[in-house]
Amino acid sequence: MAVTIRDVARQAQVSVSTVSRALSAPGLVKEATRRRVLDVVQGLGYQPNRAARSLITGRTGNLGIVVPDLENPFFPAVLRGVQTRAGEAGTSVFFCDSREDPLTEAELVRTMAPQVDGVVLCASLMSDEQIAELAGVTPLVLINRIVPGVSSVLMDSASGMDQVVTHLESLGHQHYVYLGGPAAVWSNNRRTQGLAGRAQLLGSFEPNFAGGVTAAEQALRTGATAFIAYNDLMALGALSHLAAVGVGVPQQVSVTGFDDILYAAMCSPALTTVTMPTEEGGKVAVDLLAALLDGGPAEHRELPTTLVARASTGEAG
Amino acid sequence: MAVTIRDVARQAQVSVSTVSRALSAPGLVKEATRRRVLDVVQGLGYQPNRAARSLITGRTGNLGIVVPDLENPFFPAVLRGVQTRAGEAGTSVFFCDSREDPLTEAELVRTMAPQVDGVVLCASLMSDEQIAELAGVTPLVLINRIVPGVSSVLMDSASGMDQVVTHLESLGHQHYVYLGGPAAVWSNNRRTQGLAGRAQLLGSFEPNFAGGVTAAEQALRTGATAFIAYNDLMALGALSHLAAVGVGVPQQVSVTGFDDILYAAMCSPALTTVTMPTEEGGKVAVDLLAALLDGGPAEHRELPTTLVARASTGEAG
DNA sequence: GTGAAAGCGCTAACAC
DNA sequence: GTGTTAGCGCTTTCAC
Repeated sequence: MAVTIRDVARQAQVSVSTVSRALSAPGLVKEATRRRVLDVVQGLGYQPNRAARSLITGRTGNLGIVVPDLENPFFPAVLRGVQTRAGEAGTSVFFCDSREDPLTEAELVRTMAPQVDGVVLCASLMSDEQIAELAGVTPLVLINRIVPGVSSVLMDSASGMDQVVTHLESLGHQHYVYLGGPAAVWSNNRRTQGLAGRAQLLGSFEPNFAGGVTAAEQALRTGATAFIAYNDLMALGALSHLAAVGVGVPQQVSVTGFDDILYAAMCSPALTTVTMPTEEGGKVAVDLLAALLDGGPAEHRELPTTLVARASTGEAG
Repeated sequence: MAVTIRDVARQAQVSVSTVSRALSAPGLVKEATRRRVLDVVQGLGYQPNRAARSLITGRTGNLGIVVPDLENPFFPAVLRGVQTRAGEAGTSVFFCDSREDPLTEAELVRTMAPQVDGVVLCASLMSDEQIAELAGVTPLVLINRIVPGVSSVLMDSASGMDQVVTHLESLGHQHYVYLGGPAAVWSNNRRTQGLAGRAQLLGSFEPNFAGGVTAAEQALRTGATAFIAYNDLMALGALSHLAAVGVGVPQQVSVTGFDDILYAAMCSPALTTVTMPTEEGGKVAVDLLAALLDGGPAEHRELPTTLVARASTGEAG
């Protein structure tokens, strides 16, 4: 087996507790002793056994994150933030993809719980009650979801949606249609609120490319001059359908997305959309989790979103 | 604290060792006893403490995976496969994104090593020597990379590239240019081999959208009628540049990608590309890792790839 | 087939 | 400031 704390203690001529303290409570040992211990640690390449440490402290040094769909680039972006911040703290990250299924989500959180100190739950599809219950099983932080009594970080999509509509208004549009995501999705309701009744609602479609195609098909029949999609994936689907049926974007119809995923800038016409503070959101979530683990109360943070006007929107025809 | 093995033992009227055996070596206890124990386990909701178990067995029940870029949809697709197969075995997955940096990659593997039973390394950018050395630190399985003595699963991109060229030939093209990925990338060399000298080489570009834009700019000067990109992200960049400068695809220039990421089918014109067995690759990697942990030798598997002809290729102009 | 007991490597009282 | 010691929850000899 590898080198243990006892090996270090022997070679540094101190007791095991001193080694332990030198490593995890540096203030409690004399500077000179600490130095000597650390030298030996370095020399031997000693790495504390995490299992042994966990067994006593009850902490694992791990954290979990559950996302609905890894293939929606929005979530990898959030993951980056989580990984970055967690890495700084020496924490490892378990990830899971729930495939947009609330039951799977709950199961994954429960499975992870014993081997992590807490879980970050991204755009959860569960009910408030289910989430509240899980928050009792393990420390929990939500991203883009609010449940009373549970820590959360919200990217302000209501404001983002407001910016979208204002942008379209400034271009002279008067008749918009909202290509809605699944009715049961919390973010969808939030975005609908941001519309404040200023758009005709169409819904509920799958929040992906195929859903966007279907939605655009229906939206064309409304005679609206602007399509506001629930997210970028749907907007891309809409763009594809409009191209297929020969409707000019933005000459005949303007299209907007939401999230500003990598591909929003890559498609043609480039998509007007709302930038989400994804990486920042991931980092803040980790911070909130840390605060929770330190015994703090549940907290809520809100992060701003920004409209990015690109080529898919233009003057009303 | 939670319910321990002792609680189960007491209530089932057996010793802790019997409980332990009933759970991890069912063959060693009488059927009746085993039943009784399992009933109590169920009733109490007992879950063995993984830290305690690890401390003795030396196994963590975890596995790690390192990918170069989570935002390239190719990798989330592989992750899905890994997660699926690992989940079936009750194994949790740590993920890490190396941001296309070989040093980070090595560091991540070393960091993970103590808390996982093995690591899956995706499209590694490290040298053969570095990889071989890491394989000594922890059980290792490579995806899309071959290093002697190290287990690996390869998606056969040489054959894929061959299919691409054959397809272009059948459309009457005679002058192709290859928009190459980074020269140091193993997969890039592999794909170049698949070209077998039948295309003019241009390189080395960043394997992303921006790289594709730059590459297309240069490729236009060659007068070639078909652009073969290292991967889909580059192909999308090329498509974007061609649209920007008013070059018709596929009327004037045909474009092909590689990987068949989600967006390959979504862009317009839809991209002709090569489908990679991503999810399957992830699953096989987990299997190889399991075999390794069971004391088996390093193994190598090869998975087939298939050309998907879409709208971005057509008859030579 | 089952039980008793010895640790796995570490931290946290508790003494000094 | 530092050392001694008692476990954390589990698996695994070794007896019976």
